Amino acid sequence: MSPADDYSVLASSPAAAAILTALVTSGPQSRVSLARKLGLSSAAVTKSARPLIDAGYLSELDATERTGPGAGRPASPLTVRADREFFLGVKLTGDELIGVVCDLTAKIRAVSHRPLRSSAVVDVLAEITAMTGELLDGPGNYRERTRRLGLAVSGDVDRASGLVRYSPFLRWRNVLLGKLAAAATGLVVTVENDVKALTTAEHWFGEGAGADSFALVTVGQGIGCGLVVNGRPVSGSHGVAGEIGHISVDAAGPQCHCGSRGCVEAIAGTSYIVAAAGTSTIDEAVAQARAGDPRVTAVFARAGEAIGLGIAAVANLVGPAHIVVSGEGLSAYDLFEPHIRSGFERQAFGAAADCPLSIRPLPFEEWARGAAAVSIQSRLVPLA
Amino acid sequence: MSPADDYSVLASSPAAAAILTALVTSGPQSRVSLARKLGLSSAAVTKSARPLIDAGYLSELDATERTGPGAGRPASPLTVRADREFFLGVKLTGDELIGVVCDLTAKIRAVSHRPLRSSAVVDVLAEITAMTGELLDGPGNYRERTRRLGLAVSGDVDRASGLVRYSPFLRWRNVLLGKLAAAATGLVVTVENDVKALTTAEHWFGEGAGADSFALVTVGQGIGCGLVVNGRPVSGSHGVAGEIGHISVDAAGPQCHCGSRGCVEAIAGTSYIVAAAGTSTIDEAVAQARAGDPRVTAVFARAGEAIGLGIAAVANLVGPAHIVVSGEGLSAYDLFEPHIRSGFERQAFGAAADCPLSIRPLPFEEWARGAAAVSIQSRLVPLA
DNA sequence: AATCAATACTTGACGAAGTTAATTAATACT
DNA sequence: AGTATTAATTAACTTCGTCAAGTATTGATT
Repeated sequence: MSPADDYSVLASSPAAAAILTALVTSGPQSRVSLARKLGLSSAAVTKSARPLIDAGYLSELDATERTGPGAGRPASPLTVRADREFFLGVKLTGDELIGVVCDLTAKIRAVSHRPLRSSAVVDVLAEITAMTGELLDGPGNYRERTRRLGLAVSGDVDRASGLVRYSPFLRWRNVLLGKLAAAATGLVVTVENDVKALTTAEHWFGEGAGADSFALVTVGQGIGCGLVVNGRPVSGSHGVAGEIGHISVDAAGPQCHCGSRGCVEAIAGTSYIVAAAGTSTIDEAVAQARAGDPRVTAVFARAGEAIGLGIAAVANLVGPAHIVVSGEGLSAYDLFEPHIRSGFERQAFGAAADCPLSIRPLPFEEWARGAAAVSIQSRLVPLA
Repeated sequence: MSPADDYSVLASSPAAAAILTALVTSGPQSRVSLARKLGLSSAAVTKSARPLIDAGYLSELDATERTGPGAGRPASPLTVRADREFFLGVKLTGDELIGVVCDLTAKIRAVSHRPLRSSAVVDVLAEITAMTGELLDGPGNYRERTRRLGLAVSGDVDRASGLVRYSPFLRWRNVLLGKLAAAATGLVVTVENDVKALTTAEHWFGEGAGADSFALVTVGQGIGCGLVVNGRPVSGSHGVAGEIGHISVDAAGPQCHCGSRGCVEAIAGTSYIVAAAGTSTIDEAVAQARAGDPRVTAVFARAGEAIGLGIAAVANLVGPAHIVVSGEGLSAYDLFEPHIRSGFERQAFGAAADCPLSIRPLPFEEWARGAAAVSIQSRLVPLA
């Protein structure tokens, strides 16, 4: 049976999608444990899993490790055949495309970078098309098992319609990127905000896997935050959510471009750090701080503290099960980390301080992987 | 058919519960509009509604107003028979019980107050039992149509088990209030944190009705916040959520009892206001401010600003569709209101400033109504 | 070795809860 | 009166699950 023949098995039943999702996010498991986790009977799992096995999405693992107390038939856990289907993910920045091929478990199989000379829509589309062609027809023979492409763009994006309402770095307004890219590449395209995409990736495949609630904080030019609450991403009724950068933490703090003062972003955003350090680039500021310049070190310390206070606000308000901090700004990880923790620990209220905080710089390809993760998700959960 | 005979009709199908819930929260509607709203076929609505009509929970309204563009059969909207079933709600404070009888639409039908001389568990249970007896057997003949009681308690409460883990004002620890009250009154009892209960009431029956996300901020001794995101209440993975009172808004602000400084609560909590005003009670501080004392007026202004900044943090992070501000502290409504708004408007980022903000003191009985609302909810949505 | 208990999985009959399509009902417009 | 239009109902069917019974594979006990 050719891979393309039974593309619809996943939608064949709600349970099928739920089973595949659980296996993708929580790893190999027996049918019985899936049944418990999903609130189904084991009979339902057996029935729904069969077409997935037939279609090559699942396979049975050898029952190597015993599960129960000793006796009983050993389980033969189901596992996802990661290479059954591949997904493309592309992150668009103002001057570069980063593209990846991921398998069903969001593992990166191939990477590609490509400079953007122009941010005109037609030029970007041409580069996207060239990049997808290069990735799909390069080594690995991905094309025949790849039907979907995820695009991650910073700014105001409507995932449902694939519309980029506004993207400052690309200087785009109201670009129907989803339809355009679908027409250009022949793939099923999902478009998502980059921070949300990264949040999805971490929530499904990273440290937040399986958690009911989760927060991802990105540090860079801006300070952003993706939120998952009650297992679902938070979008904000008026289109605004996760604006941790514009929480005020210091009434006497510096003026922020948003008009207020003391915002986290006005203390810890890259350009504000550069201004406070009195250097011309962030790399210079980092170098001076690493060289031990106490004035510049203090700038990073204050920035880290402010981020920590912002994170504490998230923890106090929504109480996520896990928080991950990352972003290109975290290349200066060592300068930030202790101060982020101290700010967080000081301000986190009661049990909110128990929330595990992972602070780590994610490689740049992770953003593209986030785009692929959204694409995988759209495949497994057609709605939502 | 006696009311007690078909208590199970609501659980007869998921659709039945959904229909009743939609009618309770969104008012009378035709079957067709219910079908659209719930994502069902109109046939399903017809089928599921019939047992509800037979059992007296629903009735058809006369088709007075035309719905469509002109032609077509007029709709006969379904409506809830509010007096089909009644619910008790009791709010427990350190020194008083406030009890109400509500109908299915959470309208208050009867009210009762009762001082608490002792906060010993047995004494409180005795007072609850006496109060429910008084309300049910008083005028209105509520007893035969009432089976449920909601209790609202401040502090750490586990709704599922009816356990009060810790309640500072009552000085309780690990009291199985749900089971005890059920045994004492013979009613089905739900126990919920008071802020969450009030949030539920506003989300289902108040200004947040039908909204996908919603926030309620309470101002008083503490500053609390109940959150609803994606249609579901936020509880916090580590048991902490909505702690708006411990967001830091002023790095140089006063010391808070939580150990940090500049928390909203350390600026706007009742006892901190009293301390800053240099009076011995909050009423005295209010009186001095109303008399025009500029120093005390400034204390209230600063408090209002701090609350506004905290609310802006909520709006920036989760983007609720609507925010309601209330609480016993708002008896000094006039002193707070403009400053809450100015703080909010200054700090709300972009479209977050569009979030409608209702600032109004809710009467004390609303807290008890919140408890009743939780009880109604538990009747309509057996799970969750 | 034979049996038993425990656990995992499979199978088929059944039932709950929805769907679609056709029908009936009630109105406005011509 | 006739027709278009919308609302509600009905009946046949589909889907997706459960349940109960049976099979499979192991460790422990006789």
